[in-house]
Amino acid sequence: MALDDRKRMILQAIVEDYINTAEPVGSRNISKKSDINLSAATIRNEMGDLEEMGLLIQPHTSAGRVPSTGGYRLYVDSLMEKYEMTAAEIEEYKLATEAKQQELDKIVKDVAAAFSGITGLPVIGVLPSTEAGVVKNIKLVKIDSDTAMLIVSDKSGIIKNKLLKLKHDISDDFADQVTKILNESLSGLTISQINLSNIMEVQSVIGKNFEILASVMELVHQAVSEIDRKQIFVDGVSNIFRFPEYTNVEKVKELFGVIEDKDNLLKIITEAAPNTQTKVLIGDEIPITELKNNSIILAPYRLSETLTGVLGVLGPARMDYSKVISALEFFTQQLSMTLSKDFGEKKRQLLIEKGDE
Amino acid sequence: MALDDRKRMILQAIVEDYINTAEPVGSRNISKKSDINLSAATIRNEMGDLEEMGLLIQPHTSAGRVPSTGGYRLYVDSLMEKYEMTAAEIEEYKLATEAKQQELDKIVKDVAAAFSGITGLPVIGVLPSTEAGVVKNIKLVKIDSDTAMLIVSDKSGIIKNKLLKLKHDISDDFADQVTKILNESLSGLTISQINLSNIMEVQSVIGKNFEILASVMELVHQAVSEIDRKQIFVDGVSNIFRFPEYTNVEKVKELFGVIEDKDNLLKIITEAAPNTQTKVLIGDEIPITELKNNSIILAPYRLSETLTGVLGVLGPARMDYSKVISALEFFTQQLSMTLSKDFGEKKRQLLIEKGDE
DNA sequence: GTTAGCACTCAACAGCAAAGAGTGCTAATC
DNA sequence: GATTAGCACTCTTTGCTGTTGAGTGCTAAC
Repeated sequence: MALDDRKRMILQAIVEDYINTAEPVGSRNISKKSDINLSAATIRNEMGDLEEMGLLIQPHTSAGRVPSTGGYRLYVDSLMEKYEMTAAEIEEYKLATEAKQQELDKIVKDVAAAFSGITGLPVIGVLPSTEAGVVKNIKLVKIDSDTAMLIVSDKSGIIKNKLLKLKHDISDDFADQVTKILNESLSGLTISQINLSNIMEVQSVIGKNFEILASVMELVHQAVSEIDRKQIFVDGVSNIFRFPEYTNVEKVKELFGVIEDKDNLLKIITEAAPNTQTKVLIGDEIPITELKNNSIILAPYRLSETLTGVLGVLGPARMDYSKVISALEFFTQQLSMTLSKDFGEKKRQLLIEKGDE
Repeated sequence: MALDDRKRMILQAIVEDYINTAEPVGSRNISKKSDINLSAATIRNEMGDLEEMGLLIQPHTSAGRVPSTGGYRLYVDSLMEKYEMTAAEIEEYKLATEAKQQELDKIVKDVAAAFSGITGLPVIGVLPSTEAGVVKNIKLVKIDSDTAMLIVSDKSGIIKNKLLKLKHDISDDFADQVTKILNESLSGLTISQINLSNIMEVQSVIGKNFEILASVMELVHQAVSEIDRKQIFVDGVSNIFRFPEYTNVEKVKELFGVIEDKDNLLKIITEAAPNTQTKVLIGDEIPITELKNNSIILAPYRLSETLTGVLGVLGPARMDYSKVISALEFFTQQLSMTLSKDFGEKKRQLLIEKGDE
């Protein structure tokens, strides 16, 4: 059966009506729409066809129709119109994405929280894995007789730090010395390239204080590998209470179960995560059965060529894709601008050069 | 009316039955208990009396009775027996409270998460406000051309750090110099005593680079005041789904509303927070109307004489007070031991000395 | 090809009766 | 005088029933 323009138009009307009302859509309802001049009976025939094509689902005989995953997919891919943000929205979003913090993690989390507030949906964020970061500077700072801090900064401006519990007391000078050696041999490597063997190599450079150095280096290695860890966070979850699909506690519980299993969520998101484009996962396209009635929209933000993170939303499949996608892309773009310093400037320059051609 | 032993015994039986079953307790039910040899009719008379005394509530005429806030209060204050932990539990709790992290925040959060897992209840934690901490060491470390890190450690071992976005490039030497000056004039003060004027005083010590120094000091002041901020966190909230009192979404929503209003929660907890003893807030003793059917149990953990934090649980008023209190006290004790280094040692020494008398 | 009309389906809702848990009171019993 | 058996009464819970209404699919007319 062919999907002609009329069918597409009807499908679009059904999806949009369902997004607004959360109620199965009946033929009369669509027939009454000003831009569709067809009787309910005709619409009914078309709806029957659309159901046969797997784009609509009828919850029960005497109910209207609801979009299937396929229906939403078609809508998102080719029916939906791009949402044009109003000037007021742009102003609001700009204000919301202004960084009020210094640290990468906090900037991202702040922006994510603001995004959740604006869309009224739970948000998911993945902080850039630093493994791809290129070490610019490593510093070991003595703090206390048994404590030191390792500070690693990368080319794109990420700064991570980690406390080390020392087994021996060290002097400030010793820390400076270690700092110098670490920098000489590790800067320029990506963080994932730093492993115990090249840390230990460092060690052989100086012979004295071998034991102490060895234990410090062991700790440095540990710290670096912990710094490397990917992180996922979720915010604004209680937004789901706004939705009629969550008036049942069982559903809420299910969702919380999924959200609390951070490891699995991180795995799914990482696998699905887009490189450049926004990605929409609808219903059972999400490999978590509990989320078969939900959708996830993800978009990347970039700090540099290699360093990227992900921002996204999670909500009922019945969501305002067009508006949410616009907002998400605006937010990730702003976030990239805020976070990528060197990279961002380079890119802007490139754009200008291209514009000059 | 006098509260004789028999009434106390019956009240205890009712509270404990209700804690277990979550169902209003009837007279027959209590009469059947092996240690109470009274007919249902007698129990009924006593229950009538207990209700008149405001210790029990009857949801409706044909239902059993439920403890009132006052009933729980009496139970907690004088009926409940102290729960003796089994050896296996002690073992389990010890394992759960072992610190796997370095940083104060993470240790506390880890222990709190473990506590939530063990009690099956949402936990509340307040990190020690550092304002009472005595500055031991301040360090300004240059990281990048426009970034420096301020690291403040206090006598009891808390280490906090904060990034500063610099307006001028500074040298490592300059940072060292600032570090030296800061230490000379600020160490020994409590963090709350550090204010702009005594930071600025520092500034006048050296005349050169005045402008740069001024802007750095301004940032240092900002960083210190942010370091000072009290923090509250909540974990394991989805545990509430286990309770029949949360089968209604409205209730869940209400609870989430309360939990998400961190500022208010912090205020309430801080006001109620115990100095040394465990504190139990039951039902409408909590100044948040939405929590009138809940209880909060709080216990302090200590890093030093002045530095304390709070760990607690939040759950339905119908909770196993005896067991939860035992566990909470064990957890906060372990946490204090882990966190208080100097203080802990001193205290232990004192105990030993006293033991020698 | 489109539409009016109509029989049919099914969830949702209100009303009602029966069941069951528990009470308070009275009168008998220890 | 305290305790208890017995009984009428109350009120929620549950299950059943009929009604309503939204929506469909099909047929026949336009």
